[in-house]
Amino acid sequence: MKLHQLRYLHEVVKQGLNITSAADALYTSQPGVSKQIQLIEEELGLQIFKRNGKRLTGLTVPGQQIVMLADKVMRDIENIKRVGEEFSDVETGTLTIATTHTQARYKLPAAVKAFMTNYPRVKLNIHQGNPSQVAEQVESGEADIGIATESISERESLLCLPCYHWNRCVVVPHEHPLLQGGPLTLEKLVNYPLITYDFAFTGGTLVSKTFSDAGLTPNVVLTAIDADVIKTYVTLGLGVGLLANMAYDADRDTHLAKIDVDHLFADSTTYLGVRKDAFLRGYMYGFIELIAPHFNRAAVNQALKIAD
Amino acid sequence: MKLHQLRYLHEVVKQGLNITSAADALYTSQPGVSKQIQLIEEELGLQIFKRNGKRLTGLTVPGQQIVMLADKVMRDIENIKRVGEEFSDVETGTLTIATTHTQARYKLPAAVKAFMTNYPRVKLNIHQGNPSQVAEQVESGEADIGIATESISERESLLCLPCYHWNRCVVVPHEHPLLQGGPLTLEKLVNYPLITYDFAFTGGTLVSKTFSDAGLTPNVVLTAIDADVIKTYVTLGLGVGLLANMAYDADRDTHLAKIDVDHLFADSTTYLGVRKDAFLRGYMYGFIELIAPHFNRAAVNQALKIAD
DNA sequence: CAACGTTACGCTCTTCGTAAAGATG
DNA sequence: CATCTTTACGAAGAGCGTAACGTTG
Repeated sequence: MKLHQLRYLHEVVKQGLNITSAADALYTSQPGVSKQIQLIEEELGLQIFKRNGKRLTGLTVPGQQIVMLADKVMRDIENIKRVGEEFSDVETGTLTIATTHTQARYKLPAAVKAFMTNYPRVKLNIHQGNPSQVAEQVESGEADIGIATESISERESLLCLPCYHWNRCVVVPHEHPLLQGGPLTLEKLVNYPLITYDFAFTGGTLVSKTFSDAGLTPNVVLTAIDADVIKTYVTLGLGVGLLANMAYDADRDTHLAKIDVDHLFADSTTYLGVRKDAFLRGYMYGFIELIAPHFNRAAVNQALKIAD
Repeated sequence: MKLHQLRYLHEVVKQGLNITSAADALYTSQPGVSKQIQLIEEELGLQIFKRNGKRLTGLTVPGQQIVMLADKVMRDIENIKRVGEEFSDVETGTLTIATTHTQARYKLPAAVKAFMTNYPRVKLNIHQGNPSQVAEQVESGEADIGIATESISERESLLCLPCYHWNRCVVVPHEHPLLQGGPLTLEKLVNYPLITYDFAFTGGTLVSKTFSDAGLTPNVVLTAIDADVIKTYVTLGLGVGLLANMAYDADRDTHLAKIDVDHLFADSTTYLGVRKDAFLRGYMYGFIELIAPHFNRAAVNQALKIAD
């Protein structure tokens, strides 16, 4: 058995059982991939893929287990390489952060700036996506660290560290009726068209739960992944914006008024997630500490150990 | 990076940093191993081994982590092969049990006989050793299943399932003074030379703790790993035997008298241990169920899942 | 017939084993 | 000087890419 064969296997599955595109992704020839798949099936004495004639149509039962194990092997190989990089050249490498727009735009800039100063030779990537995409990227190893509020803390394979708490605010154009008539209530809010994050109402998240617990159905007219987009449409008078407190900038958003809603929604916690089985480079610990100063290297290691 | 290189690495460490004996163990040439070690060190850009000139004297800090990960990879490769064997030929394979003499001699025979009938094409090995050797063999993958009372349940990497409870008995020659004068007490027992298992007094096990809690020091004159050896010396009048209840056979041990000591020592539990990260062959589930009927395949899988 | 997978074949690069040389204690 | 590791080199083998062929929908 060869590591190459496991890598090929992984890529074929990842590419939706398409050998040709797997070969492309691996920068090698298609017959080579085909051959190696055959060889490993022969060595193991079973079919990993279900086939219809020559087409791959699915994974067999043992195939599923083998692919799972192959993935595990490849993550560990990845970890070995990282150990190598870590010790041969401590300050060089790549850090990929997966996060949501709000975090990337309003919370990370300070940490990123400090990080780039501290580790000038580390290449930094920021992947943006909705919370479940963030979690998936960390799980699959595409990203080293994920930062998000929803869903990341539900993944078994991830260690999640609480970073900070935050709440939401409502933004409206100046002279909007909601600015008068005393404190805002959920009942008042549902009378107006709502513009908010597109994932705020998927899968029983805190916002949707708050409304439904109160027996109310908000009128969500527009959703976006992006606080700036939401604010833009609010400015155009298309509705009332509901977004993270930190996304309102009094200096810049002069054409919008902010209404606190801390009393309507419970605080949310933003988590930072890493794979439990990943080897963390020194600078990754550095980044984590920049975002969540209470998690220094020792604290993270302890959490990893306990979670293991 | 090649799987071969990781295997070589593992074996060199296992052979006490001796490349020559590693090469022997791997049935390959010594320069080949040497070369591959160099290659992987070069690829990772660091030294895995500390060297004094040409001699290997230890592992570097990154080396330790790399060896750890390499071991993990090799276990998963092993699991992949097992999946292959399991599905290509369900009833063929090897089962290696590590256990103590007492279990092998008095508890396993029934299960082993049934197993060999149910799975005639599976080759069965029984490794004997003291409880910590049993645990080590399972941890290292030399044995698939370990059965022992002490120490096996303390290993982090093993899943331990309780099999059955048992207690001890004292055996003496007929007409021994202990047979008269009412129920046996610890105080009486320490007046006589004691012959028992060699691991019964290592590392705070139940027997030694019972004596020390009572403020007594038994006079252990002879220890053995083997109940039959203990009984032999008791027959010779060299002392009083303390051994597992099941090791006394009224039909065969006619020259020895048995005294129950259930009231002196707490029950012990015999555990069955498997690696948490091992893929279990179908017949392994079968063997487990033969020994511990309450652990059928589903129950074991559930325990593995929870432990994970 | 377009997309995809397999077979065939020659080329290159890697690995392995033997033999010999260099270090270590 | 016995043990152990590294270097050197020729032979065997494995993987890769191109080209051609066979299937599937």
